[in-house]
Amino acid sequence: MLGTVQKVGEVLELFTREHPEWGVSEVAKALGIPKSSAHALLATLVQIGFLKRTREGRYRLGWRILALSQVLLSTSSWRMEARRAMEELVARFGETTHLAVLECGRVVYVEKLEGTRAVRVVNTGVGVELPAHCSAVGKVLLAFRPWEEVERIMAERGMPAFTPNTITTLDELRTELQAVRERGYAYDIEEVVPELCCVAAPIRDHTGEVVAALSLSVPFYRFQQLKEEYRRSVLEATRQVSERLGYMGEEAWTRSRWRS
Amino acid sequence: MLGTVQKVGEVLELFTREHPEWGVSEVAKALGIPKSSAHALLATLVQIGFLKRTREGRYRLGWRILALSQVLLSTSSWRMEARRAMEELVARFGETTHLAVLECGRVVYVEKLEGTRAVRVVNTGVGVELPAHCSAVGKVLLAFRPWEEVERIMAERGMPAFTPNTITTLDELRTELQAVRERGYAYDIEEVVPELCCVAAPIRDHTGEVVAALSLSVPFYRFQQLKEEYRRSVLEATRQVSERLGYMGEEAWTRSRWRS
DNA sequence: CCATGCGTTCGCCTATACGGAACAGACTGT
DNA sequence: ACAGTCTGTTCCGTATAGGCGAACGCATGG
Repeated sequence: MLGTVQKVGEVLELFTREHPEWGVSEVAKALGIPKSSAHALLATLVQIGFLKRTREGRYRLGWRILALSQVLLSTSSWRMEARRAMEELVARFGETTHLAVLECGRVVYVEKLEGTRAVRVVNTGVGVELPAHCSAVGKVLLAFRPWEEVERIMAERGMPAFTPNTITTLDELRTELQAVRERGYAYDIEEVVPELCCVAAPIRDHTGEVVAALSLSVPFYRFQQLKEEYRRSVLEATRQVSERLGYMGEEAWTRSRWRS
Repeated sequence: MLGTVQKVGEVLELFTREHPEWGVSEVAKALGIPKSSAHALLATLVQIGFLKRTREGRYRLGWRILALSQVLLSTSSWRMEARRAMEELVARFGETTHLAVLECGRVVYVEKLEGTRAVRVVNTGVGVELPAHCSAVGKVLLAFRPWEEVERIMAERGMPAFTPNTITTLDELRTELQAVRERGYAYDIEEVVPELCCVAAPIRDHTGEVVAALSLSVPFYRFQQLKEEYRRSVLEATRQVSERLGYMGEEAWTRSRWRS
């Protein structure tokens, strides 16, 4: 709708971990707009605190972003509920757990609890974005979205292969998501990072909508032995959290759907 | 400059911990703009992932914010350096330490390390915004800014009293900041929260500019005994971090300034 | 059953942001 | 020392994009 605001989104999209600092000309080239337009845009973003000018006249993300993210994290009801279940999982297995959401085609970790074992998964943190087509949480979140949306997201973000196990075609993805939807959980067996496996299951709110996915991340060699137990525990945890959020359970939910 | 982008800043400012959810009409009233304009603005912000629509048609902050904050946190060089010094402080005293910056008149925690003692300061987290005119970090950060900027910030944000000790007038603040600038550190003796004291000192980068403030937060009853030692340790820590960032030290810096 | 609130849509009109060109300063390699 | 080429910044006319008010559909509730 509002073109100028969309530009804001595009500009901020440029600032990544790999390229955290940009100049006016660079931004202008990247977005295909005149330097003067880019200049006005960046200057205004500095004014509202989203960007910060370095002394050399270049631009970085501003700390205002942090303040906003704090408001976000402290006002999400289901995040607190999920945290309790995650603590129990960590206490039981000593493995790292994650909570993730899907928004605007991005899968983002919104909570993490690191495991307690000497060898554990540590490559992640709150706010980290990860691929939707191969991570366990990503597949869970996609599975409960309309297929057209999934197609659109894949068209936008692509399906890069990270390991030989990564799904890279839409056909494979469709059958995988179908399976995830029926089973109610998803695996990631070395599809994103070698030696790393995950199980994930959906968390639903009182309306039955999938609002987040909870996962357990385990090194490959340990995952093999206890795969079934990990799966059961994650499913149990997500069932508990969903119930606390007012979800009535699969049967009750489908029943009430029939009635309406 | 760009009016539309400024509106974005104003809108996002509305979403606070106390009032995290807004409707179109509410936003329109709060900003003094027509409903239709507010609608267009909110709809676009949803599109770029900064806001999220609830099922009831209201609006909340979107998870895109989190992804951006992650980029921000993982690309700040001096934050890593400061963290090491903070770890040493925690190891020594077992008290909570904070790292804060000033941007757009806001003081925001960008790093926190919780203490290890049974009774410790825990009321805070990364991204939390706090008052500039009474917190120790706030006073340090203000002290090294031009007085006109300080006046502007106070006019914008006000000087509310949180305890009987809070500074509430510009005159008091000016003399306090003058003292902080000369001493090179600031105290907060129950000025923000009763029973809570802090010492803070500035971190400078290679150009001599104050980029952040580091503080130690201690319960009042313990602070009394070791006040001097806390102060010395914080000053030592910030001196180390500043040096690692290429700061030449007060004397060298003023000397090089004379030459130019 | 009307009154009042909500979020949303439509289209006119003008304010506004776009974009080309020109400017000032910092490097760089002759 | 000096042209050449990068920066970031300023200016200003024009056309387009966004602000605005009115009308819409839908709840809710007295």
